[in-house]
Amino acid sequence: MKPSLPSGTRDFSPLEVRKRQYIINIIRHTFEQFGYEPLETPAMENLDTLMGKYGDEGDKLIFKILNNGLDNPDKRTKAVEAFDQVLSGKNTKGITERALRYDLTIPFARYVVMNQGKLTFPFKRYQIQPVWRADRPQKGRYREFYQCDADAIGTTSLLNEAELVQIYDRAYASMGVKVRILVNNRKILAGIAEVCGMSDQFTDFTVAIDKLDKIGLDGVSAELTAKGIGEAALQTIQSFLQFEGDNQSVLALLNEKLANSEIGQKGIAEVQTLFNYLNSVSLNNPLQIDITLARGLNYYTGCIFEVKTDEVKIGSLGGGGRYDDLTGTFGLKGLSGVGVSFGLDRIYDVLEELQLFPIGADSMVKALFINFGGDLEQYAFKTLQAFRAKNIPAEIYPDAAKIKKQMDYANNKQIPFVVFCGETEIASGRVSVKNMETGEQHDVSIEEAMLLIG
RNA sequence: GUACCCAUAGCUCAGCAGGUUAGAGCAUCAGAUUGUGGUUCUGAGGGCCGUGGGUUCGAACCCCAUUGGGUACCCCA
Repeated sequence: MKPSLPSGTRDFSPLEVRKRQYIINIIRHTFEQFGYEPLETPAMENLDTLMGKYGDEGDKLIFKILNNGLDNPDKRTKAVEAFDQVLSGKNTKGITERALRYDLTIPFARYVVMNQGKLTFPFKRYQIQPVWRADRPQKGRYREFYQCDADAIGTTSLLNEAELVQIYDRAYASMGVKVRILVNNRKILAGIAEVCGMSDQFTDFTVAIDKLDKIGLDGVSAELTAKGIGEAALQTIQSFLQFEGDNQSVLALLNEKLANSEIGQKGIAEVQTLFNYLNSVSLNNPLQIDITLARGLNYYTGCIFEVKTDEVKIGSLGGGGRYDDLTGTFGLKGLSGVGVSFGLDRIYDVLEELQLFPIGADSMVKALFINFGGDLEQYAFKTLQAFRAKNIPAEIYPDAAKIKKQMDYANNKQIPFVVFCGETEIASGRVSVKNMETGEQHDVSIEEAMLLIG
């Protein structure tokens, strides 16, 4: 059979894995610097845990796992009934009761509720694991991809928001990517919707204005009109969308226009507090208020974030925000959380395009011991142990193949040194070390060889 | 869920308006070089041209279906 991969999934070559680990290490390190602790949850969850948490669209994109034992003759009637239900669009435990993790936030909420007695709040965790979505794959979109999330739960303090902004700032600075960190607040959006008389269609409203940079002012206006917005309200929104100015003047404008919106005022105050906290720290990247920023997930209730770069044409490199009642659906009310996510795959693409990876195709292995077979093989194998004892990564070619083939192997793996232990070397108790880049070869003692290579 | 594009060697592709044994580069293997690589040269292996049907004297090429891949929209990271 011809081997193939399910669409939307990828293999990662040794070089790709090393590059991905480079990114992950920076993100992990940054999270840990701010007191976030690692958490891992299973690849699969009970379907109940996930359904209904991501909206109707999201539910459709959850990968469901078929139950085992459906072919059991005793359960045939039940299975057929259940399948009929599935065909009419209903999920039923008779066919599937487990699903692949769709994101890391809901499993995190589930974990918090299950372990509430053991956890110390505020609980700050980070999680770097793959998630799966039954989406149509396309550029920059996969069916299996990694999320790198950090969330703090059980604290309403805006200090968390401030630190999460710092986390973004430091992580991207460490990678050498210039970004803009965009901030908005769902309460401000609610306030705008309120003064425009669109509170009842809040979701439509946010979805439309979120597309500003994609479809332009006319496109947004058309979409809002289609949703039944009034002429006066449309003009109000347009005046917001067209406004340009620094953060403080945006806040001033909002303050004025949303003077009569209680919720809008709350949102403005939150953003103002966030900025006040960040006044005392220096950021590498600009933090900008963007009132068109809406974020798709409807569970956000406070500040929301998005990270963008202007250096590469690509979607957002991360996002996040505050959700007041994430654990409520699992029966634990009143826990507020806030978190951010890094888009590993897109970051990879950006670093690749900007050539910002400090690691190349060079091997981890420093030396290849040529295998001459027989007793000579034994001697090379023994000598090799001394290198590893000194923490010098080295390997011996496992077969007594032609020298050319062994050298080719070293070249292909970009191993910088080749060590010869042949008759003459054994006799003198020394080895020959060849630098594969310059071609120079030296007859040295084993100690000298290790100094040279390590 | 909707729309469009693509499918030929392990990989990237070529294949003139349907016409004899379907080609190239890279990769692989062997030799020039029996303990010294990256360059070069020579040679070899490798394809029912995604699958099934149709049109035709004749199909990699045209038509239909099917499967797989890609891209855009919806949505999203």
